[in-house]
Amino acid sequence: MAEQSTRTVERALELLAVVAEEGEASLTECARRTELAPSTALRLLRTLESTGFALRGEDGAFRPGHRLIGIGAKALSHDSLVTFAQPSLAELARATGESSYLCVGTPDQGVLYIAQAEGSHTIRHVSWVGHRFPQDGSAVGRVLRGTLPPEGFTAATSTVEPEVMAIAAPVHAATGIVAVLSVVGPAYRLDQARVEELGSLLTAEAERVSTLLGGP
Amino acid sequence: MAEQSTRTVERALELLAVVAEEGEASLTECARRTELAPSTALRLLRTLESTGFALRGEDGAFRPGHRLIGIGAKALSHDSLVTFAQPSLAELARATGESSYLCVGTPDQGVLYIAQAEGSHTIRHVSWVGHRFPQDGSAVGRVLRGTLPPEGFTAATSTVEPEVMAIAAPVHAATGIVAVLSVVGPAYRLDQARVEELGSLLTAEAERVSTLLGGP
DNA sequence: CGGGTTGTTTTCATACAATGGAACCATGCT
DNA sequence: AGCATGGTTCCATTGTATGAAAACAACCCG
Repeated sequence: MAEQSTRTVERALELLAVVAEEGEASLTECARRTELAPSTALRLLRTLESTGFALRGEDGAFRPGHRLIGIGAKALSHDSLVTFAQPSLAELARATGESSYLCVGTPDQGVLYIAQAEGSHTIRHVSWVGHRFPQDGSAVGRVLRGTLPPEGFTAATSTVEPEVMAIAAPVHAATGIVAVLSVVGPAYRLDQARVEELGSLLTAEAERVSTLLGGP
Repeated sequence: MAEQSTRTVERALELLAVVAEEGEASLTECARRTELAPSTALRLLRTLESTGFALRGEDGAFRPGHRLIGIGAKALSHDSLVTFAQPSLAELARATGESSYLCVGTPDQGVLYIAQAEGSHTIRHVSWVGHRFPQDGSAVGRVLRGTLPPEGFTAATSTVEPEVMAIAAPVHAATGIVAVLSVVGPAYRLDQARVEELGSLLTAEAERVSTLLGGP
């Protein structure tokens, strides 16, 4: 059985992804990114608009529409993202003994901790879940800003609690960085060598989650 | 100008909405809800699947896929939901003098405060933004669980801080309740009469946001 | 067992609808 | 004015989305 799939829909979804990713995109940009003829892109985008999945501003730019946002909120407040990441969180906690976290960025440049797996050391980091911090010079903040060294992870002592150190790596979806995986523990236990070690475990798991989410 | 729109795409998006809303749906259920022939629905759903917007379990049920979740996370961590709600938050703060909040539910039954407008009273509630609490018997929790009296809002003294009272009303999108609007202030200022008053302001604004999001 | 019911899948002829080139506006820049 | 660049409309052509029908697969129950 040959891959039976409707081209029109594929293209429309591609456009939807572009709009969601950019947050705001002009017709020609959409057309360019999807390699569609402007006339075709326009017709499809108009369909997205009339169904409420996109909306068009006075300025002619396309943005995510109500339907999409509703669906997004639902998807996120459901299992979804956390479900995809939970196995990796657990594995990290198991393999390292330290607590691991999943974070997302927030509109106002904050960092939000949305899920966790507790480490096994008797001295371990607990309970950042549900809290939000400014990005500052934190490891997670650096990842969200996309400023990463070639190793694919970064480490820093906490800007919140001085004796705490965090190592962080990005989770990519098709639309770019959507979350951050992080291992957190007491600074005294995390010397240079140990950080390298945890870093590679972390990037491996982050890549696993990214793959689940359709990233690279 | 005649409704120039591509039917195929409309149908596919309709299916996407159904899958996102249900979280899990069989082929025939999708077909029934969209009034499509099973064969057509199947072909379209397969397209959603092959593009990563839906995924199909061993059991044959369709669920939200990686792409959709990635987009959802992005939409939420962008402006979007907050942008839609901000005017209402500001209006509530202005009209009541109390601080107003926008919250969403989280996978583990928590309540997450994602945006705020500060009240004008010198004694006012500040800084729940970015925090997460259990649903417990809180007003917001009750709204998320969908247990609402006919008035369309509910009030309760905080389970976190005893002297604090919260009034909450649901924000509906096409997919159901996606967020909660809440006004929070010191209990001593919020007697029965005042609660009624704020409640109707709140439901009015909640409905306004709901309309923006394609709700009823 | 066998015959009903319900859900899923494939096939295929046909009508219809998606396509994109070309031409047409509307800008803005030199 | 002259030239870009972005947006829009039109329309003949072709390709493709469509859905009835039929085959297939699980069931449940007398």
